[in-house]
Amino acid sequence: MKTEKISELTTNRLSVYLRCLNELSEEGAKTVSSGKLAKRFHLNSAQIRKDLACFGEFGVRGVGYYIDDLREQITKILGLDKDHRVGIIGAGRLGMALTDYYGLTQSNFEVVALFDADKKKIGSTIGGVEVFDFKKVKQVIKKEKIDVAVIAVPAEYAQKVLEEVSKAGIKAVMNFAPTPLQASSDVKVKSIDLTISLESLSYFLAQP
Amino acid sequence: MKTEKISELTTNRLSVYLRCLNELSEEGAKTVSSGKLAKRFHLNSAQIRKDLACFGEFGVRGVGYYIDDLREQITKILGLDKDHRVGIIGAGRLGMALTDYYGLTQSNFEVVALFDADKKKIGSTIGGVEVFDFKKVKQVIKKEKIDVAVIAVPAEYAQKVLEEVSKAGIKAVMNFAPTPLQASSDVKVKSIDLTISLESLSYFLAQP
DNA sequence: ACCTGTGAAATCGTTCACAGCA
DNA sequence: TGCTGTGAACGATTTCACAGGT
Repeated sequence: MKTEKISELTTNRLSVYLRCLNELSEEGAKTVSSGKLAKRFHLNSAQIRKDLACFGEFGVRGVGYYIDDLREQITKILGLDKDHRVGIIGAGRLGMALTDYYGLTQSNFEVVALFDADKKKIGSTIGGVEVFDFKKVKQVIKKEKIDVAVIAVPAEYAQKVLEEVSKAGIKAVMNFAPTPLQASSDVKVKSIDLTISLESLSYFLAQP
Repeated sequence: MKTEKISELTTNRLSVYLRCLNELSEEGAKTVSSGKLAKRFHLNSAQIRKDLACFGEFGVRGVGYYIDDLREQITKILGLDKDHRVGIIGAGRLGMALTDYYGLTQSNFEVVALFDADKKKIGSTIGGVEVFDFKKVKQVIKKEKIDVAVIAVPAEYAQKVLEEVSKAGIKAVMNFAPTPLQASSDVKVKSIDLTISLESLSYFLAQP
């Protein structure tokens, strides 16, 4: 068991392992070895063992891992045994699509509020979720106990939005605006930049 | 000038540099040093120089880089001097949102077709883009000269979709389905996995 | 025989520090 | 003096390889 800082690469992979285990569990398997997991899901077995070893000794030598037990452990490690309440800032197409996306997915993330500055949108509901005035973001976050914010506004407003939700006590933010954001160190920002991804594909296509 | 393989991290940063240069250019600046760029956009100056050095010697000692010249160079390197035609598979909320997103963004990526298996959707248009029967994906890709595919279908269909578009000659794929995909080595797949990102935020929130 | 957990080695990426040019 | 381009140092991550447990 490592006590060092856990890399984000490791936590990302934990998500992947959990998915793999869910699949195996549905097939009725009881145990699995890191080698089998690696082969089937195209991972590296040493890496699986190392990642898991950061959090404890979950395996049994000669046997492997008990699937349901390991699922439970990873669920706890990732904090997926607790529900999260999500607020999406920006009720444009992307915000709406994300609202629906998480509405459909059965997960422990629930979208409970949308925010926008556009008077025409405020008060309407999308997939059962109300659109609030962004000016009221702080009070709604408190009232609805929102703990995850999703930024789906144009790039030029993103930093301002981040500052407002931070002031309201949000510690976890997912950013879709194509711009880097400055956050204080106790706020975690994950950025998903579609432009960078597309341009990276373009680079690949441009190679001779 | 390096002749080694270029890391994806480098090409991703090239996108970022290009954005920064566009911003500076709009402000009327003519030249910029790696140090200035680094300070202003919170990057590392040595890394900027190293990244650029992979592709040539674009700078002038004692001066820095000529902004418009460097913009042109990076544009060429990333293949952004050529237009790309995008087909989105899956005309659900996400596919629709992405269609609009790229429709609004003025870029060299144009969404020219949507695909779905749902008879009710086939034939309709979203933001001026027609929804085609997925069975016709190969012929539409050829006819419309589509070179980038976006997978926005449920996870269980994603691998099948990838195989079909690969057969149609697509070499660049952006995948939004929360599942890893197997592609032949001449096809570039970029996956954006919202579930992994959210679960990683959940891990952060779960830390004491 | 099989499999975990883990040091050691290899690989990959970032940052430093400076020679050399304008 | 100011700045680039780059070898060298450093740090992070992945993979190997094997001791040790079942």
